[in-house]
Amino acid sequence: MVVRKEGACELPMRLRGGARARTTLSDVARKAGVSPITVSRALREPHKVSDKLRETILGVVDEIGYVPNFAARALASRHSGIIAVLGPVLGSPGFSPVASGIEDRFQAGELRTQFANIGLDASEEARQLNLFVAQNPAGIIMESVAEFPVNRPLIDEIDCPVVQMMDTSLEPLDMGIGVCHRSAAKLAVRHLLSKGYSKIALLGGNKDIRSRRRFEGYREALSDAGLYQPGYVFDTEGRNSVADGHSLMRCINSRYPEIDAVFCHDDELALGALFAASQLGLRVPEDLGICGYNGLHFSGVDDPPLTSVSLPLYEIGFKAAEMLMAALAGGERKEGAVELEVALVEGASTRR
Amino acid sequence: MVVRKEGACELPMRLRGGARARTTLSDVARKAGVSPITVSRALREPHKVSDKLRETILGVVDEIGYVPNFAARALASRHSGIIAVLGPVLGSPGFSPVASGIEDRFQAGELRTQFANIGLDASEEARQLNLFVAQNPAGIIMESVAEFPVNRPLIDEIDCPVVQMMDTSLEPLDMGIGVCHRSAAKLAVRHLLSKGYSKIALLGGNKDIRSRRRFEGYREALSDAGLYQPGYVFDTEGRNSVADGHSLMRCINSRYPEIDAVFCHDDELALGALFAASQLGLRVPEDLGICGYNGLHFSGVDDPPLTSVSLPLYEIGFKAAEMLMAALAGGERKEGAVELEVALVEGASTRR
DNA sequence: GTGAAAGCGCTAACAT
DNA sequence: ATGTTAGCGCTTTCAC
Repeated sequence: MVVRKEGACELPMRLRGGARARTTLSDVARKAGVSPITVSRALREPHKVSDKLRETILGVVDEIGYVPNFAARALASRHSGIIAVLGPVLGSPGFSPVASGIEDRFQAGELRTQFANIGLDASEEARQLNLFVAQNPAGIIMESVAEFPVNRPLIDEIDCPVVQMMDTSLEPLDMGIGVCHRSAAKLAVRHLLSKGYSKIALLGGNKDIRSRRRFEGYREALSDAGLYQPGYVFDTEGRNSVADGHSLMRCINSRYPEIDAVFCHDDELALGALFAASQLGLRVPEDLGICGYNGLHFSGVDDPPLTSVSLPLYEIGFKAAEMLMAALAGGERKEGAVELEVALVEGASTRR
Repeated sequence: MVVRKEGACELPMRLRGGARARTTLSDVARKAGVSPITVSRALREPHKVSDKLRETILGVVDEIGYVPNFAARALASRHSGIIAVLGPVLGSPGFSPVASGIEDRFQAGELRTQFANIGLDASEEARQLNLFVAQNPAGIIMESVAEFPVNRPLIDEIDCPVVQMMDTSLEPLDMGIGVCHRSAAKLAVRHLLSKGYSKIALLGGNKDIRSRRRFEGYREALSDAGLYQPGYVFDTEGRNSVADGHSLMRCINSRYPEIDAVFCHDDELALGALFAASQLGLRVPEDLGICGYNGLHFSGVDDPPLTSVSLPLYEIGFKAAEMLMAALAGGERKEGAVELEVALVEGASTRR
């Protein structure tokens, strides 16, 4: 694995030569009349320094505005103090609560989180993993996009704790947390069936493991009812935005006007489908039932309010961070993946 | 400025002690039969190494999977190779094209970009600036939230190039690029006036400099026409989402039913207003004209398609990165800020 | 509880 | 074009 890229430009001139000298640990030490290592301890392990000395030292730190050099710290300690968070679509509304959960747990600690987008591409996942691992992260939290075989050797070699936020059908390599997307999808489809819908389409991608599991749940629930129709499965190419749901819904309506319900891979798609239905003159929920996924709230923009499968997204992030902290603290690790509950939240978009 | 926080937990046990040894530059050097510095050069300044040697070295690098240790590199070179990008709302749709522009320009270079959210808060801006500066970034690109006086002393002390993406009414501290939000807003309001709308509301925040400039443009254009009404200015508290636009529009309609047009601080707000109008039975553009800001595309979700002030967002990001590269290369710096053009793109939401 | 010595992996500056 | 030397700022290890 090489980091260098073909055609990479070299560092510009101005970067050569050092920057202005900054205040260092030694500056603080000199001013406080102690040795550098004591200052280092006062900052990182305050209880190992006497109260009096600590007070003096922190006073000097404030006074001269000392800020530690992370590069030096990382080099000396052999870990960067960074928790790498790798996810397929970091900016998406569905990931946002997960990120909040992670950040909230690490709040005020010495660990910094760094997020990286891997898209829906196992090779990008491998590239990013390599990059991070080379920097000795303190830990890794990742939302796997692929079944593991692809990057398994890579992950096996990592010597920091790894938490995978995942579908619980898979065995985590180190630690895992997630939900069972298959049964979550079944929940949704059975809800639609119970409301009397019978021609139920699936809207969404099939590029990552979670989508495929949802598809399986969808297919099983419909097959059980003798209603599965392969032609009713529609993949989006894009990022599952509102616009994607909108255009896909219009296309579905023109090709398969008999479809009476859609189960969407996420809430944004569902919202787009809702708007399209409104433009097409379809009444929701009478003519068309719509069920989303994730359990996001659109506070009134969705009219009628959307039914959705609510996922504990914040909790997944928070607990992932917690598991990582526990592993770092040397606690026992749970075997297998932690499975969290999902719930169907019925809005008016399927209430008939 | 202290990085330490009250109550910050100490590093967990498992982090103490080194990680497993990795392959280093010296490993490559030994195997290739050259000195470490030659390997270093082969990777960073390939033209300074003979073709033959370079080939051998890169072969070994590939073979043993060497990846540079960024911490060591940063410590030795006194710069982290990181371009810090600070923005108020990094995840927002409006910032997304800016980020793409920045990343596209740095593509395949040795510089890595690191994004940080500063919210709409000058003190958070200061905190993040301090953190980054302490790590010797190669350069900084920031979208200033405040007028500069607050953080001016801080920025003046920075010894790497700084590009501000900004409102061009301000003088950049180092380099600047942006648009004139005041005249952009005037453009929008005059367009609405030209279409015969006369009771024109403003929807959006007033928490950052760009919003305030837009307000000024709005006020000037309406004052010129003798139509300015302070009561028609509505601030959002939140993050200017579709939902905010939606609820604000409903509130406006109930309190000021006479309002016949809205100019929104961004396109998402405008989209929300459009949905609300539809729910309220207001015809767009006949009963209500709607003009957005930024020039994003909703590909059919907005029906009728929204009129918007189109900003060269991608170009701002790309050129900001370019200016930074030029400065790093030691080129001349332009005086003052680079001003880019904006354009009013007329959709059907004001076409009457 | 505090300190001295050594070195993390790399690059700048100066040879050759 | 390649090598030698020194040191970036901090933390680990071991001593006291």
